[in-house]
Amino acid sequence: MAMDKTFDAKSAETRIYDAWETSGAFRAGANAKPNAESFSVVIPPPNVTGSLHMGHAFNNTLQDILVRWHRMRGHDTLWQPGTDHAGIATQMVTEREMAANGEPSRRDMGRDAFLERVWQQKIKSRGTIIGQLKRLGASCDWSREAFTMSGAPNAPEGEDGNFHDAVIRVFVDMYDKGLIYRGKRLVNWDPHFETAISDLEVENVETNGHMWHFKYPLAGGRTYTYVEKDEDGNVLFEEERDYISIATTRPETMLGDGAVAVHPSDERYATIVGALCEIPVGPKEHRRLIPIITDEYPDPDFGSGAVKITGAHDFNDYAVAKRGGIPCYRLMDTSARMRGDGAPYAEAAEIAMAVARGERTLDEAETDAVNLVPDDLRGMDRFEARRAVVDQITEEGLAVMVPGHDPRLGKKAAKPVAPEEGGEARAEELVPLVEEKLIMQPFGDRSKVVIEPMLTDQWFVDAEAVVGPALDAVRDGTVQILPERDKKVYFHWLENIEPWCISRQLWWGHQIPVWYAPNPAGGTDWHHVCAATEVEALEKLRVLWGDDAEFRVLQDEQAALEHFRVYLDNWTDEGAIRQAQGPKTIPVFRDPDVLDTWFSSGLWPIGTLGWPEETEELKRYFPTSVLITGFDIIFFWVARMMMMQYAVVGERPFDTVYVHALVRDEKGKKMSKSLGNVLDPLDLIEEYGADAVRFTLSSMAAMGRDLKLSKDRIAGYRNFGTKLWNACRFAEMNGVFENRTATATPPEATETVNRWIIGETARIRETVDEALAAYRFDDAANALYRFVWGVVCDWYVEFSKPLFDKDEAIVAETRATMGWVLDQCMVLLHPFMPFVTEELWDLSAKRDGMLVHADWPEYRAETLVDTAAEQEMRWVIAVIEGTRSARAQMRVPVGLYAPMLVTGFGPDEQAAWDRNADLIKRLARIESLEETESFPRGTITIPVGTSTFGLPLEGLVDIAEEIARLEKALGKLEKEAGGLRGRLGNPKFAESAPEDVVEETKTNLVAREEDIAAIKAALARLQELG
RNA sequence: GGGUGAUUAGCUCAGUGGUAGAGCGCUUCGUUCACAUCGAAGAUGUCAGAAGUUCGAAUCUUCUAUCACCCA
Repeated sequence: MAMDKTFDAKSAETRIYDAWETSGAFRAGANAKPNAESFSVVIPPPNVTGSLHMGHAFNNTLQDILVRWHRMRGHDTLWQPGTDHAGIATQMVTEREMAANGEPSRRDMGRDAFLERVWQQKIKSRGTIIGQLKRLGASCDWSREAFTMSGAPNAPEGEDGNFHDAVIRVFVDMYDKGLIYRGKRLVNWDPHFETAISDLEVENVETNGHMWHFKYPLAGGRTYTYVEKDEDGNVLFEEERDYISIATTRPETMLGDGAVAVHPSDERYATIVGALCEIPVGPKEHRRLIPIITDEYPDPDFGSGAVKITGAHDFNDYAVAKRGGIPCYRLMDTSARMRGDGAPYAEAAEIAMAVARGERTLDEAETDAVNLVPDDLRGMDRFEARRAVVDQITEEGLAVMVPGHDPRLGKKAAKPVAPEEGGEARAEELVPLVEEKLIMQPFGDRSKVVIEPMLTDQWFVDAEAVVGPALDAVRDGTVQILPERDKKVYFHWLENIEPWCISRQLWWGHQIPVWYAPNPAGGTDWHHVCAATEVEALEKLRVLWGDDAEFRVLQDEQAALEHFRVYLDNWTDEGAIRQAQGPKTIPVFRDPDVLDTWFSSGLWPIGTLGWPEETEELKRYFPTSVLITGFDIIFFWVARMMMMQYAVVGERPFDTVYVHALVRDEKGKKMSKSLGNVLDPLDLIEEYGADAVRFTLSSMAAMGRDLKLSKDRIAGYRNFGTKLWNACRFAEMNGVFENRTATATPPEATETVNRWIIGETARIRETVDEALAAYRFDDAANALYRFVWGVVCDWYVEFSKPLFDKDEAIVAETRATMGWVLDQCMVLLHPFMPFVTEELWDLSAKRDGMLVHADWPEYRAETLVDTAAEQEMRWVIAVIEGTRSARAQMRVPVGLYAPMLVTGFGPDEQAAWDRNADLIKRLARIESLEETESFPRGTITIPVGTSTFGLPLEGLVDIAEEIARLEKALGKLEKEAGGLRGRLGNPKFAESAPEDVVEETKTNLVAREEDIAAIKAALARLQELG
């Protein structure tokens, strides 16, 4: 059965993958030698509802290369797969699909029913990305597929596992150690999903915005002299003011201002620091006064140098407010509409005024209860409110006014009009100063709505307390980050770590294991206990409330409050009712929030291996060997895994992190759906085969460099697979695979050609191993490409052709050698191109097992390279290339077999010629060789080493053209020789350069000079004749 | 504004101090039985610019320019 002309990737890939999988080839420990060292990799879990994009394809190709390589080397190998529950994304996908199907909304169906619905979605989606990873050839141990929510209380049949237990246990442990706490902090709030999100899930995008300038009048009509000076202290501008000028891009937040801050060094405002000024919005009769304070934050050179401080709605302001004891008044509700709750504005403003005058203080909860949104703006969307605020201030005349042609107005600025055209009059017309400005605006990366900094109650990990070991491990080299420079990113982030907000106001996720009950000691706040289960939580509460207490676990806080209402006739205030002498049945409810997805995926290395159980896998495979991941989740994931494994099990999660770059389109643009430049890896696999896609990605995986992907490149590597295929087809036609006993040990060869290729093979094996050990995937792939195509196919296959016509012993030896060399190609290429190599492996011999479990070779160049054979073949190749080149340039007809002459033939050359005459003649199209003293007229000369070959082609050769050809060659040689001579002529070179470099330079120069002499001789002869 | 990186053939990129490279593209030629998803031959470079270190710099240092990304 003759082989087809090409490899049919489409039909073969699934068949081969199935064979691997059904044979258990990817199982943990498969193909491991006894007592082998272990090699383990956890997959960066893709979103369960996601689908494979180019980044995944790249990431998983690299992992698969390493995993297959180690598995073939007989290491105890595990590639642990799984998916991530991806809280916000999965909830979004599910809700979107529910809406499309006309199903009831999340809120209509309620939490339990919704969760059931999301699980359905998870089960339905899961297959997509897993199937796609299989298409790519990923050799994960699928029998161990993990999920970050496996074993959750509401998980359906078949979704068991203990990841949930691990997550909850870690939360409880960390809580008990004081590493997790609850608090009111400013967080990024996504008004669409109505949840906190991490600052890493916020995209800052430069957008067209405005900067409004407003006057905050000083209290009691106070005035001061406002002076601006230049660097030398000369007065540039001076006027009497009764206000301080403030610029803002978000006027609606003025309602929550707690102060105006100026830099302590700012002389312009020094006299009014400590004074009160008025927020120029809201009902005139209740207008609030706020203090002017100093803080390092305001930049005196930016705007007016004075900044309004709205602690509850801006991160910088929040820091200033904390430093200065300025109250933070929350203005918006969870959907970022202006608050509609609480007491009327007049009352709220009165309280705030008392605070500003220092007459009273508020605790956190009291502050949060104060709604400073004026009655007419309550319930309004934040952007509508912005317009309303601007209008009200402008109407009242408190906007900073400038001439209509002020350049700060941007496009709106009127062109100054010449006086004769009425310009003088126009100049007097003042308009509000509203600058058009590009401003950085935060958007939710999922919801795409503007993120609102919001003061809310959240759970936090005290990251600062657990970051130490994570930093030390990388500093002292316990954990290696590649490429090195990504360490900086890692350090920078961890050294400036902020508390990690881990609560999310979602339903899909690990519900926080905290229960609330009234505090037996009284007070307005719920008392909370943290426990792994409800039963344990109630036990803890019982300790507080006494053995006779009865608890009723209610659905939420609302229900718990309702409970009181039923029991108490004269329900007046929350504080009073939560007393020990209250109702006998104590209402309890669980924290409705879920954990940040990264909290659970941070436990991925131990969680997938069965922790907290002391499993066999945990012993064998933890810490894992390598983590391969994209640079975009160094903070998200790598840093968190480091912190969490150290915090939980006191051990590094992995030895090495290989951080890879981004796959871009061929123009270097980031692939994005909105740009429409996304290359779908599945389409590419469909078109070119998985091997070609994989090889392309590997060959471009230069460490730390983005790769720009083009289809041409993939097609080129598809052709590479075909090339190998056809080399095997040639072998098959020449009986290489007939009745064959394939052997892993290199054959004993006597023929120079065979001895040479065996040595070359040994070299490439070392190159590939070295490259892979250094994570130089591109070096490994490119070296293999050059070897298989450039050495095996271009030269060895050609050299072998005459050998197949020789006697039986030589044919047998050549068959054995070619069989072995091709086997080595398959073995070494297998991690990169698993499908075509597995197929060839099967076609080329009867084997004991599949290639996926073949032994990776360990032979060394040191023992297999035959220097003499190598030199001889180099000489042969030089003769062939020189002849071919001369012939092509002189337009000698391709098919013409020409007689060849040679001068200066030494005994070594003679011997080399004799041994290789057949193949040189065949490949250079030479009829015969004859030694001579001088060449006849019209001979093309080809210098090779000490001898010069000549093709006497009288009549076929244009003398002038031959002269031109030789002169060109001469020019090149002389330039090279000149450089070498210059170097050797410099005494300092001989002194300072290493000896082998000097030697090499000398040898090179001699070789050049030999060629130069030969060419000069030929030229002299031609010129004589011409 | 801070940080990181890049700038090498027409394009995409390798190249950590010692003769400037690869793939793709381009030109010419070629259907002899491994392969036209091929073969042979060929052209194309102020290694962004400037200064420095060195016997020697694409490579190390400094500055400049341009671009990209990350963070604020």
